[in-house]
Amino acid sequence: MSKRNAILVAAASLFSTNGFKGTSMAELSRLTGAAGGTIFHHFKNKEDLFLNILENLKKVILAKFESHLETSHYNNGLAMVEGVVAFYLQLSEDMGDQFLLLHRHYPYQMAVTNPVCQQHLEAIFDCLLDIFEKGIIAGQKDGTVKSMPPRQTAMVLFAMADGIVRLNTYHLYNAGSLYNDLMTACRKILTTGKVIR
Amino acid sequence: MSKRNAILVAAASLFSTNGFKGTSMAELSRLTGAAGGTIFHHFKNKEDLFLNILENLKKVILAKFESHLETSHYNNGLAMVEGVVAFYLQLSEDMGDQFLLLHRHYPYQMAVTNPVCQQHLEAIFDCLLDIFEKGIIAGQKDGTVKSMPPRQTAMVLFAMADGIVRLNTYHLYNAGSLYNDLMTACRKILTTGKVIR
DNA sequence: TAAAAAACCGACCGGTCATTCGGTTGGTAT
DNA sequence: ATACCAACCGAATGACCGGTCGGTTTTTTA
Repeated sequence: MSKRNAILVAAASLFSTNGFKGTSMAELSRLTGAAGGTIFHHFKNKEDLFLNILENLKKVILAKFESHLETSHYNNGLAMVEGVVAFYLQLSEDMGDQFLLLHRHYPYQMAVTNPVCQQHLEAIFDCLLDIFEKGIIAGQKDGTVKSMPPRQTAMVLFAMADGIVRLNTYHLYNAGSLYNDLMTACRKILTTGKVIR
Repeated sequence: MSKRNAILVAAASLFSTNGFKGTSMAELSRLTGAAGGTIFHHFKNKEDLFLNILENLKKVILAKFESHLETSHYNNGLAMVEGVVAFYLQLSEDMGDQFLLLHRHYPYQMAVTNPVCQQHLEAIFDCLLDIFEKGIIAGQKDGTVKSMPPRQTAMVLFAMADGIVRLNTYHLYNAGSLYNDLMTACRKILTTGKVIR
């Protein structure tokens, strides 16, 4: 593996577990065997390094969901939404380290002043919400999802799923045991209400 | 206001907006007019200062919910849960700064090694979940909430409400406009399912 | 194979960090 | 008046931080 890649991998882990300020270039240097100067040869500064990592993460997440949609074939819209929620939970477990980056506060703080950061984060959230919304709209067409504002409902579902993932991250409760309850809640939200006319 | 109090107030704001590592004692000294040594006279180190702030926050949140329950009288369990969710949203808006502290990652990281920190966080979450659960159980007794595991449902509802608050904090979407959708989802979750026998 | 470019090194820099410490102040009990 | 103590001060300290730079090695190009 090239030094540049080693730096990216190690830095992603450090940023996730220790935060931006909590990650020192010296530690990164130690961990990768790359000299201090080498890091700054590949990335112009710490923030630039972070943005590269965030961009990679964005690409990975988008690709994961794209391939998931390609390989999964749902019978109806409701099944699709439920499948995507389940996939989100599974992914957040498989990529625990990397998801932690998105559950920290500093990326969103950086996004306030850094438009590139803002773009990456928006791309990730838009992708997720679009998929949720797509399933809801499909469900409303085939009659498996009742009438409700698709985008807003997508946000509520996402907030719920992501909230469960966070409960897990905090180590305060075991969210894994909440899987069934989450899916039940999902279904109740989608299948209750007025029929689409 | 005593110097000690001034330090606590200013530090709470700094920790919330800049994080633990992002807050410097020098800046805190400048902001409060207290000399560097004075801060360390009142608090044995930075972490101790943070724990004092977290303890205060715990007391405030617990008191807010206690007084809310005392002054509000709900007709049934469902109304109680909905009222508490609404109150949580309102509170997170009114105390935006202080809630931000709980939405950062470092308190939960500190909790891993610091049992005092762990206790404060658990007390806050337990308090919130207990209230949700209490409403659900009451609703199941009076027939306004269907049959479902109370504790798990409380967690799902909390995850949903807190997820919406976070969406707002991230400035990516306006969660205020999701208020109605959240309350609708809440009601759907609680009022769908089997009747209690 | 020679020249150009890219990767890499590690000592070094100025600045900031949390924390310490010896000393001053102002109030309070004896 | 004296002794005491907690609140307060600010200069000093050593560790650490992100980032720079001149030079060496490795790879690519022609």
